[in-house]
Amino acid sequence: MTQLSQEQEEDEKGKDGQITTRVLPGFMELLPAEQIVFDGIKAVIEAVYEKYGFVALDTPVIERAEVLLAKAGGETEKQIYQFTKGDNDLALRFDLTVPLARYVSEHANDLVFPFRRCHIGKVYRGEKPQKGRYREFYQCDIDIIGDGSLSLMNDAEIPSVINEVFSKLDFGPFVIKISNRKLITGLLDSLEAGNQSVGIIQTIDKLEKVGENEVRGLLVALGVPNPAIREIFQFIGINGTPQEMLMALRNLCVDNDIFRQGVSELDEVVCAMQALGVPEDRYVIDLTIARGLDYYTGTVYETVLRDYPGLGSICSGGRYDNLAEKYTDRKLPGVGISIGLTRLFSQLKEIGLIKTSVATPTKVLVVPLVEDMSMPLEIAKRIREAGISTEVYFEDTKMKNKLTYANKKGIPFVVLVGEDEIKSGLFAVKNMETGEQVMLAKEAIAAHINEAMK
RNA sequence: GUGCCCAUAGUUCAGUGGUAGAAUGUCUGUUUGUGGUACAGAAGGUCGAGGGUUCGAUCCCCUCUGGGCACCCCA
Repeated sequence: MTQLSQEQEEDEKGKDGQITTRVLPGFMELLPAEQIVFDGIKAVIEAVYEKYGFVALDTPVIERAEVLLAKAGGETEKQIYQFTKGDNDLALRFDLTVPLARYVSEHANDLVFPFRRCHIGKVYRGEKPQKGRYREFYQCDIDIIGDGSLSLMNDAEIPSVINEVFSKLDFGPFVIKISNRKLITGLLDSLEAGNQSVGIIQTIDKLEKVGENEVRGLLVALGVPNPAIREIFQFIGINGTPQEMLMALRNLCVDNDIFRQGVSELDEVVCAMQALGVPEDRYVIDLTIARGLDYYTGTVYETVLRDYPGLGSICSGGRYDNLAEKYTDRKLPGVGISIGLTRLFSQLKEIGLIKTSVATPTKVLVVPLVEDMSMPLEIAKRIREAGISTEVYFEDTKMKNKLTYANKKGIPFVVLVGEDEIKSGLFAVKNMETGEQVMLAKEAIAAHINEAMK
């Protein structure tokens, strides 16, 4: 796609020779009213992250291609946007975790461990766009990175953060699914199916989507022997409260150290979650979540909205043993999650859970009805000095259009500045919602509006 | 990469082998310093591009382009 042919170039242009203005597929852009809601959600997420002590960092969108490709393979590698500029092989970041690995490796000597940071930023994937899949999208990540080791308590704190984020966002009831990857790894080891574990885990991950029979068939196709399949289904069939499930896992008598370690880790994490006050109806142990990504090694999380299970996981993550093995000899274990904000927003919008109201931060529109702008400007300055977002409608048009402007953008107050007002020193302050209008001296306007907005 | 759908006004969509309509949005008026409601009116389309069949194609056929969806994988 380096050169457009003459024909294609003409196709790109409209009938007036103008360049087509359609946004690229897979890229989301919003109208003002939507953007305000989007930014509000982003702000809630970031505020909760910071409340747990995560510092908000940013890294470049572009990295050296070798950095981003170091860990990638297969699908991931194909989806990385890559390009050259001069002699440099560059790429757009595919997620926020790989740049984190580079960042931590580079600055390891200057960081304080355990290192916790949050990162809300855009990432890029060159794949075919479809429902809920974007080429450019926001991820909202938190990660805690330890130097050499990292307490399991961090694994318990993550669900507490998730709980608080989605409680505050108020998209309805949700449930955090939690498991530990050592369970399935250990089980498969004990069944001597360890060499196929990646395929088996990915298959189990599909359980909810395709159903039990299909999964059984896929496992058979993978060449898993029947007794092993029976054990696997016995394992993932365990259900109940976290306590019941932990009991059942112990009773499974899987003779494998990794498995036993998984059970005790999960136990410890669940206990700590209780101490952190994560409500019992907000989380559940789900042995079928395994997270396809193979770099998770311990605790794993997925979060779903109870009323909209079809959206899939809206927040996923887990524990990984070594973040940056490709970049440093230091062992850096970590735990983290990511919220796919762009997907979440677009899907919530589709099911009508996103309610837009205003299309501007403006609270007051100063409407001059005279030619001399000095009084309108002075009034706007006074209101702004009180910290209230204010604009002045400068265009020479009819009164009706000026009020319509305020109306359409959802500006709640209008101050009319006409000859009568200037003469009397009392200005009409109109509440656009109620239609009420009061006459006030210019010094009193800001205080009145602040009072009315409470 | 594989498969399936779709393409008509700014938007969402009807529709017919004789070159098009609704809703909504936009603008104007009823209302020359008072918006939201109502009523009236206007603007807005080479019916995605190219070719074929036909007296005639927006409609039927082919190709291309663009878009959507599913698989794969993932947020």
